[in-house]
Amino acid sequence: MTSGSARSDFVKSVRTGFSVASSPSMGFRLEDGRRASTSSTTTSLFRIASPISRRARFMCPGNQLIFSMIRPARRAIFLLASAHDSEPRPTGGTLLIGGVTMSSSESIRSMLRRESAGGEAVVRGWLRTVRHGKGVSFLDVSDGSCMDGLQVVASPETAGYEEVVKQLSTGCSVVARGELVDSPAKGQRFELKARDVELVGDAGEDYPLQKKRHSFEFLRTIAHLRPRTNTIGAVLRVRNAASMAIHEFFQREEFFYLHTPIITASDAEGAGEMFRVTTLPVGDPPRNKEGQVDDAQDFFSRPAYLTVSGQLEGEIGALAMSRVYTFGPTFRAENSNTARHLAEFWMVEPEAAFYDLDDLAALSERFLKSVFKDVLDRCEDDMAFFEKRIEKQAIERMKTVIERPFERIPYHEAIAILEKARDRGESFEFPVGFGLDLQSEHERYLTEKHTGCPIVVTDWPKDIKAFYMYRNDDEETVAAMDVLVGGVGEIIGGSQREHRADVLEATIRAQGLEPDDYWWYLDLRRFGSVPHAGFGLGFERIIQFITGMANIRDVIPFPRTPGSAEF
RNA sequence: UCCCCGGUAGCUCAGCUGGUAGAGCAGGCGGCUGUUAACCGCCUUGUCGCAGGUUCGAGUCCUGCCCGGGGAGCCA
Repeated sequence: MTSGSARSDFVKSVRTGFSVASSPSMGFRLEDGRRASTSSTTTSLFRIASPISRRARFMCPGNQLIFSMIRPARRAIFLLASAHDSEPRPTGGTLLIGGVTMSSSESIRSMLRRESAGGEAVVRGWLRTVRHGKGVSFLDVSDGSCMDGLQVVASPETAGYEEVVKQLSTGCSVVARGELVDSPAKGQRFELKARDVELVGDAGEDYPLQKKRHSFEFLRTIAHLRPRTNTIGAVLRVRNAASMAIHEFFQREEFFYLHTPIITASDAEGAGEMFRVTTLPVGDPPRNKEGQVDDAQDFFSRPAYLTVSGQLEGEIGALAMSRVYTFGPTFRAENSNTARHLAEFWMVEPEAAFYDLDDLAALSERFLKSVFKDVLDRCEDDMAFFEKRIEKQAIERMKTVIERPFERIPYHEAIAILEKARDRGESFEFPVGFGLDLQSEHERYLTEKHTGCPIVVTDWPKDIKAFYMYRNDDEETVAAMDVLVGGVGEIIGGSQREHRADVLEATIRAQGLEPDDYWWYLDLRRFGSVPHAGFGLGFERIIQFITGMANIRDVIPFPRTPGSAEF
């Protein structure tokens, strides 16, 4: 076993994305005892997919040093270096350790978080802008890992300066190697003093993205390139962070991630128009004696659709696993053309057994606070960008949700508050009264002017809510809740579910639905039924709230809307 | 689906009550510069969304269609 401080320091400096090449062949052993070897004829590259952690170990069979790390449930990840050279040395753009050449694919995010300048760095990415001067060129390179790019400074001493650097333009992909140094100018902490710059992929003068502001409408027409912009890049990083925050929240609360179906045979979910899924020939489908399309010959022997909600299946999960959540794509074939609707979007739907409406309201409060806090913590730069360029209130209104306790108000009280406000002269465009749904203006009045904190409106009139919601004793309301927040209004909708078979069946009939279509849903109420509750939220709506992006098409990488499914 | 608004250079837009097209940016050339949406000078670029119509003449007026945006409904 080789140890020594030089080597330890080296290991510490290895970050996410490092890769290592060995040449010629080397045999080695992984930490778990398996044998592996590099090719004897070609240089082998091993990419490190996560930072070397405390789990990293050294082993030294023969004169080869192996840093290995096993990630749980993933393939082994390892670094090689030979043992006879204790100090990594920079040579011509690569780190050489013994007979092993090493090149970094450290992300810019990671580079900018180094404690101090100095040391080799390799940046791989796409040029945002290029500024040529006499005897010096500045390349703004972005690799998407964070808001900031890395400024690469090239000069006549840089290999490839005349042939490569001078020809670079916005959009080119490059690899630049050199030393990470403190920047003498304002605008960035570090910069890369380039020893050599390599053009990987050229971008012509017709590259659509320019170093100026583009309209979001235009960017939607080039959705294959828009992730390279500041705004969409930040959106995608926030989406990623929010996704992880959601999973982490539910895992912490002991909810199981349940995979509900994308294709459903039930057309009776009642949450909107559905997309038909069929393998029948569109132009000439088989027909029955009556001349109707013969669904019995279709793939599923019956009509099938894309799901509009995982809730009903979520209830199946909750009534076995106690607590589950879904987080997956959802489809609505509504012809709605607004900044808040997509034909394909992602929905989060927790469902919990032995939960009543109070439990659910408390869960939604913990949920929003946790997700927003995580995103604020992990996407500081991105959020600063949104606050500065997109929506001044972006951070502030998230903090309001995080810091203020949610207030619970029954629907009838909310109506009374609104009526009183109206009588005092508050002007509402839409009418207020018991039995009427709350419009966006009403929701915003309650949360912004009345309390200034998030509000959970509970116990809604049964006639404006869905059949599966728990009928309250007053026979007039159901145990439904809407969570309202400043800026956008409703952000979460949920309910305690009707778990009494007779009440549920009566409601299904009363709403003109066919109980046979819900046979398994009703069965759940016949076999070990328990009170349970759940809510749903549109993931993109949450991202809109977080980022302040006005149009939902700009918070999803590939928006699907009526008449639009390019990319 | 309904109601409004829009579609002019690669991008962002201007073009008054009809007289046959302009700016900034991008691109090219030159200059200057440790620059950072760099700057300065010169230069290039258009089936004015598509199809009809009115008119001596249409980017401009009328009709239809297509596309985009905003609002409404529906909802997440």
